[in-house]
Order: sequence, then structure tokens, then C-alpha cells
Amino acid sequence: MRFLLIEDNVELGRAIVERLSLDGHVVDQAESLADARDHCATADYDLILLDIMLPDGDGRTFLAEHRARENATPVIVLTARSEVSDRVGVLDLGADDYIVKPFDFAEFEARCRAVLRRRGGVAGNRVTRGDLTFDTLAGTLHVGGDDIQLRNRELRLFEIFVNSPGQIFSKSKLVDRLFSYDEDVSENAIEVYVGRLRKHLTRSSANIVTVRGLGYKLEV
Amino acid sequence: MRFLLIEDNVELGRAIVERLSLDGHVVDQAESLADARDHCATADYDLILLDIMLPDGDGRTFLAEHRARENATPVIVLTARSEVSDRVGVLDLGADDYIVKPFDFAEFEARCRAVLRRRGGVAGNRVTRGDLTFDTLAGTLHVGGDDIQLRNRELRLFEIFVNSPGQIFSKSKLVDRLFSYDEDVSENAIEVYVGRLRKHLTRSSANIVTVRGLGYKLEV
DNA sequence: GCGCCCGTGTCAGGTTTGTGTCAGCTTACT
DNA sequence: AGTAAGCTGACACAAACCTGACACGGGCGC
Repeated sequence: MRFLLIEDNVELGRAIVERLSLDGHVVDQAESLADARDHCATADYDLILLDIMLPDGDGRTFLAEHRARENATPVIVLTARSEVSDRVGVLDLGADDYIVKPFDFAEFEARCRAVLRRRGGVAGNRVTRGDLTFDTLAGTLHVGGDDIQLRNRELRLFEIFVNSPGQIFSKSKLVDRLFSYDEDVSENAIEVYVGRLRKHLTRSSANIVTVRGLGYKLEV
Repeated sequence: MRFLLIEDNVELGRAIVERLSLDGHVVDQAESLADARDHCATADYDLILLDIMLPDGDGRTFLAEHRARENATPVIVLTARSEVSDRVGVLDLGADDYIVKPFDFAEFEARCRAVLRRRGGVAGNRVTRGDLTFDTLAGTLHVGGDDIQLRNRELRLFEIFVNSPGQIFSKSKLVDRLFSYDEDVSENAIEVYVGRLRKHLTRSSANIVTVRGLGYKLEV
């Protein structure tokens, strides 16, 4: 998953990035509203983490713009204040959840998962599609009585497909989601990984089909 | 296991920490609610021990917040009062157990174990996975007619794996759970301990497999 | 207090393997 | 038939991992 963290406190920012990276996510960080707008213009995110107090304005401004654009990407607001008025305020503006600083990282992760689950329609750690079962925590694919251990990259790629079966993902979008900005990777890498996943999926009714010129999608 | 003790009485606090350390646990101590929140923000705990009367507020406030966050970490309340109303109160707020001060340490330890057992999904102090039996209390591994005495660190590492077989744990997460905040230990230590555990597991069908780039998991 | 033992964490080097690129081939569409 | 897009076996490299050796320190017996 790819997250955008909008937070001007460098130390806290780094801590969050580190933690989320451990969970296998790619996190871009913006330190101002202007910065955040730039990032949003150039990439699609699965989740946005938004601080309220920023050097060049109020995070709520960003949130309002974001929803005005009918952008469905979920947003979790990080706020230093705990007043009920604030809480209602950001939720009314379209935030999916909010969390009061300082917060518990475990809780933070749980809320991220919860929001993603709500949006993505993924039930939990185990997803079944057709005759295959995919276990995120164990990193395994269960198909036809066999457990296959996926590797790091395969896992994260498959996760994307499995969370939105039937949806077409372009190669460039997949590169965006799997790699951070500073790594520049050719789109051929995606072809290679799709190939490797397909090998694992022989003997399963599910398959990753290519839509020429557009990308790939998971079919069951 | 890693505990958070929230207690402002220094003397009692030290006694508890000492006792629990002897059992091989890592205990962080917070002396106020604010302190406790900070600790929770930076680490995952297996158990929280919560005093009710604290300098900056009522422990029940913390408990309520904790559960509102849907944090599943078990909580045992330490209370100086024995009134039934209090007892019911904390249990309703989501405490897993409570104990009245002054208490007997042996009983205290027993209650901690009981709560951990209930939460961890572990039936008793003895867990069987495949052809090996693991006894938490005795710290022994029974495999193929032999009893192997694990050492403190090995024990606590294996405990983590055995309670969630199949789940991948990253090295950094394992460091978090095995060591307290102020010890900074390289992740190589985990590699070393996994290696030592593996030596004990030869001749067993169970094994700790490495998932490159992600961590380790127990396979049976 | 002294020496010994044992549990522990670090280090250095050697080894494994996940990963992205490439080149040449196949496929699909015009 | 020509061309662009996609597939795939082989490969090289660096990061990740493993492990034997070692140094440190607390605990225990003397």
C-alpha cells in the first residue's frame, strides 16, 4: 500500500514512516500543504495521513479541497487537540477517522488497517477468492492443498490485486505503489513479477489476465 | 513478554519490576497517566498493570481511553480499595482482572499468567505443536523423548512464535517485544537467537523459517 | 574478595537469494 | 507483414542472512 503522510514535525514523521515501512507500505512524506498538493497530483495513494497544523495553512483546507474533488482516498487526521468540536469538525469535512497526538503506534496501525478495510472491502488477514486463500500475516497462498510462500515483492503486488479483484491496474500505477520515488524501476519489472505470480497461480482458478495497453487484473 | 507498569509508588513499583524481571519479563514503568500514554505510543505491550490513584488523574480514565481505542492489550488493575463497586467498575471498563493491594506476589504472578493465557489463546502453560511440546513455566522443549532446557531469551523468543504459528514477525518487531526501551540491541541479536533455537529444533518437525526481507515464522 | 562459569550480544566473514535488467522471442492488433 | 506490447530464461549484484569466535558482566561458590 502507498501512503501519503502530511506532517511537518520531522521527528514524528520519520517515526511514522519507519513504522509503516515495517508493515510493508511505501510512505511519501509532505511537509506542507503545497508539497502535499504536488504529491497528490503525481501519484495515487491508498491512504492519506493529515496533520492539522501545517506551516502554510490548516490541514482542514486540504481535506475540504480533497473531498471537493470527489477524491475517495481515505484520510486519517492527526490532531494535537482532543476537543469534541474538532473531532466532529474533521469528520464532517470528510475525514474517515482521526487520532489524537501523542498516539499509540499499535493503535495507529490498527486504525489504518480499519480504514483500509472499510474502504477496500477486505475482511481481515485471510482473503479467499475462488479456490485460493491468501494469508497476509503468514505471507502464504493456499491453493489445492499446497501452501506457497510468497516473497516480499510478490506478496505486496498480489495484495493489491486481491484487494480489488477485477480492477485493472496499469503497470505505471503498480510501479508507483510498489516503489518509492527515489527508486526508478522499469515497467518490465512488473511484467516479471506478474509472470512469477502466475507461476504460483497455475492450478488455481484465479489468474492475472493482461489487458493489452491498459494493464493487469485479477480474475476468478 | 513486555509489560507496562503504571504505578506512582516508587517502592512498590521497584519491587514489582524486580519480581517480574526474575520471571524473564521486560517491564517499563510509568509514574503518571501522561507518562503511560507516552510509553504506549512507542511500544507494544503484552500486559498493562494499572494503578487507580495516580498523581495526574484516575487510572480508570486511562482504561477507558485504552478500550475506546480498541486496544486489545490485557489490563490488570491494582487497587487499594476493596469495595465491590470499584471492582465491578473496572471490570466493566474493560479490565481483565484486578488485584487488591497489598497483595501476595505469588498470587500476583499467577494472575498475570492467567490473563496472558486467556488472551494469548494458549490453553495452558503447555503448548503442543506438531511433535514438540513447549512448557512455558518450566522453560522446556520436549521433542523426541528429550527435554531441552531453554535459556531465558530463547524462551521468550520461542514463546512469541509458538503463540502465533505461521505468522511472520519482523526482526524489528521481535526486538521491540524482547527488549525494553533503553536497551538498543542490533537486529543481528535476533538472527543469533533464531539460530540457537533452530539448533534445538533439529529432530523436530517444527522449524523457524526465514522469509527474506520480512522476518521469521514458525512452521509445523 | 576472587575466580569461574554461563548467558548474552557483537562482530566479521562467508554464503545465500531476492530482485531488477536485459535480450531475444512470442503474441496481438492494424 | 509490420509494429508495438508483452513474456521469459538467464544473469549479476547487493542486501539480507548465517555462524563461529569472542568479549563482557552478573551470579555463585569458595
